[in-house]
Amino acid sequence: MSGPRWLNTSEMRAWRGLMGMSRLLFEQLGRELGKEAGLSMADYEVMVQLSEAEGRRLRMSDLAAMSLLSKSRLSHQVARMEATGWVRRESCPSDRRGAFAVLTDEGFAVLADAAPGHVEGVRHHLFDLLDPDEIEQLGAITTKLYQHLNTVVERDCAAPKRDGAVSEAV
Amino acid sequence: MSGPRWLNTSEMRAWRGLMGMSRLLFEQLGRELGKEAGLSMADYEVMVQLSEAEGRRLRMSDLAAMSLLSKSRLSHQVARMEATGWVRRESCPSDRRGAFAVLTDEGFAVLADAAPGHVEGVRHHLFDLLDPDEIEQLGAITTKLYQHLNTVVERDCAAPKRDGAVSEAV
DNA sequence: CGGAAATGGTTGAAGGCTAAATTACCTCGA
DNA sequence: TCGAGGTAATTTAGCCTTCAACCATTTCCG
Repeated sequence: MSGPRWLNTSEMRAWRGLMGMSRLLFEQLGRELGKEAGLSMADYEVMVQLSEAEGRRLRMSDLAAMSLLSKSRLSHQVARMEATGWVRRESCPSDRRGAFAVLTDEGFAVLADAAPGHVEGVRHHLFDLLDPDEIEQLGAITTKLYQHLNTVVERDCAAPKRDGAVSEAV
Repeated sequence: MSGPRWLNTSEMRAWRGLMGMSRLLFEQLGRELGKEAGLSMADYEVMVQLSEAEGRRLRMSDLAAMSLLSKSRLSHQVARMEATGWVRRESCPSDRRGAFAVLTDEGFAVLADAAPGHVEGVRHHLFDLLDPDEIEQLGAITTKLYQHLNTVVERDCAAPKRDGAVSEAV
């Protein structure tokens, strides 16, 4: 039994930095978005995905995957957004289990209004502080890690099912 | 009025990468911690801070600052941990408003049990995928951003008070 | 065909998080 | 010494998230 391989100084700096930085960054951006446009990061993310999609509509599953939300969470999220009028549900003709989430004109307008300020925030708290090299490095590192994690999460959350029932034994 | 400065390709890659990566990373580590040791990332973080402190105890405010939790959230958090027996509260003799959170022996044992697996997870999902240069870069970038954000958050959350009442006008 | 299993999506309950209000105490200055 | 204002921490209420159970439909396959 070899003891656990603890983090060295360089690793510890990266770990603490990453943890603190991402926590504060997303909290801060969320706060600003809430104050300036009255929406949450989840609202924003969902609307962005819809706005970029063909016909401003996506199947719930696809939208969930793109926004990195669980199906359940997306369902609640869309329910709230439907209540405020930013999104509408439509049933899918080809698969009667399915549902589309559609961005309404009102939703699009809200997004268009919020976007410039949000991008400014991202610049102000992130890119304005980094030089082009650092942005490249950050992109390379995070993309690589992201891809790895995607496969891990898929494996981990598909066997024990992210939602849905568990099939007992073989 | 110049239009908003949208993100260029490099920036967009870094932004999407950072967002996706950090979401998945912390979710995954949290899931593993929950499965393997029965505790949340917040539990873990709080216990680490306490375990490293003089006498395994910290004032609630200091603990909140170190763990990047709001006072309110920490109060709830510690209440739960007290109920499970991992932490105990002690009142502060020198300032009777104050309270210490103290890591119990049981809490320390739970942490000691959880730590090796958690560190393995951090290695497996993060450092094993990066070479030393990249770890250096990540550390440099995140530390710089973290420091900036700390000042921003302090400013933003101290004027409109993170808790407490607002003093009207001058 | 017909039934088992898988898929798409929703629901409800339980618990966590946030913001605002509250309690209790300390500090400073007139 | 008194009171105004600040600080430490908790509490309450409302919203959000998660987990597990559920319904409806489709697909797979003997």
